[in-house]
Amino acid sequence: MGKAPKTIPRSVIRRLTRYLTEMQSLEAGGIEWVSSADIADTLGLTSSTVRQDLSHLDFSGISKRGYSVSGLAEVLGKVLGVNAEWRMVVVGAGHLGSAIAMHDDFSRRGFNICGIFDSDHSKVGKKVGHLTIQHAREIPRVIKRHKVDIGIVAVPANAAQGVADMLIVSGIRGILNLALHHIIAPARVAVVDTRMTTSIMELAHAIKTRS
Amino acid sequence: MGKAPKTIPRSVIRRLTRYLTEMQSLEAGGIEWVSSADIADTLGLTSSTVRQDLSHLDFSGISKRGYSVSGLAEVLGKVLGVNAEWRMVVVGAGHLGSAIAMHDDFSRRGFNICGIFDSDHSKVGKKVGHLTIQHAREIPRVIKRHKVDIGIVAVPANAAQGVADMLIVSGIRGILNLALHHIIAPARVAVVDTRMTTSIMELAHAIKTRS
DNA sequence: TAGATTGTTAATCGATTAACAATC
DNA sequence: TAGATTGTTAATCGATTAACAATC
Repeated sequence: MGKAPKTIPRSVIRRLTRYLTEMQSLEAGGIEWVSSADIADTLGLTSSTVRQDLSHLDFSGISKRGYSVSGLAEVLGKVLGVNAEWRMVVVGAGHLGSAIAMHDDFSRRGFNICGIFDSDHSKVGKKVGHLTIQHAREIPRVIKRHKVDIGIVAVPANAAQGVADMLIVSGIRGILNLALHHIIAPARVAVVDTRMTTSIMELAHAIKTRS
Repeated sequence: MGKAPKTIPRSVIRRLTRYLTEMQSLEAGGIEWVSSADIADTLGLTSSTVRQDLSHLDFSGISKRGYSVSGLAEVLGKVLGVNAEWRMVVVGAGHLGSAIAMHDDFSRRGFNICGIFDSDHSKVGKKVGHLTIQHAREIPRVIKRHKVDIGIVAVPANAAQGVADMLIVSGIRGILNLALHHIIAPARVAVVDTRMTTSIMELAHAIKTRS
């Protein structure tokens, strides 16, 4: 029957992604069992947090042995949706956008990039890995045609919302926002931000405070 | 005299970085005053959160007018340490590391990249922008000589801790970790993580759950 | 068996939101 | 002045940690 599929808090989901990559690396190393204390140590958490987090899953550990690495990897993959294949496009073919399009960490995990766009005509037609840069006006056509799930926004701050709107009207389901600007989207579209520039500022503050 | 310099929670610091970039963009647009409600709307927060956050600063708004954009920008910059000049190096000259080294968002804000390293001999000597890729074994020398503050780790997961250790023994003060692996560092070294791959997984989950 | 480790409940801690008097 | 907006206190909400009985 399985456990009631209650919604899992976002704070927990974020750690689940880390548990998954950890399980995959343990699996590659031939480790079969892992305890909550092991996971906590490697990831800088407490064992209590780990057990609390894993209790959201329809999966049980075994007293005295811990959790099956492969079992946990599978359940985590299923919950996170990482077992599926996802289609993504990158908008913005600058340094960062191009690097992402070539980043093989993604495709290796089922996140396939099937298009890269820029509004700069001089870039259109150039190659980024095996992809050809297309003009931003092609976004709606490509998204609909290839049923693209995720759009990665890697454009200057002032262009971010415009690009997002284009993605949204074309039927995108999720946006990874790398731009230095908040994106407003309807509830049916998921948005996740990652900004290196704000992280660097956070780091600057931490350093300043520490010494 | 100013307000007692109590330590500001990390959750607040993270939003302060966003307020700062917002202030800079308003300033560029010639806007002089902004209310907590304005800020909240643009950034997807509540005005209550914004006021609560700003109350940590030694800076006051004015009833009926709001906050001075330039005043707030200055105070935020000072608190975050963004008014200073910072020296950074990038470790890992793959697609991502190279893109970061060329990313002008950083240098424009006083975060100056003064070196890029790789352990692959075939990459050493090649140019990335105006920088020349150096061998990873040069890290300690460069960090000490140029008093580098921040190291950006953009290497494969299994190399991350090794690179971090090198940075740490060389006297680095902060690490931005882009690798898919937790970094363990002594308390005097600040570590901030940003991982696109885990963000993408979080997004996959959000999409799956939403529909 | 004895002891290690889970799963879960309860306690603590921290962060966000609501509310409103003060004030410009 | 009247009304908009701050600054702050108190209430709520959520996340983390502690503790321990259950169990393999």
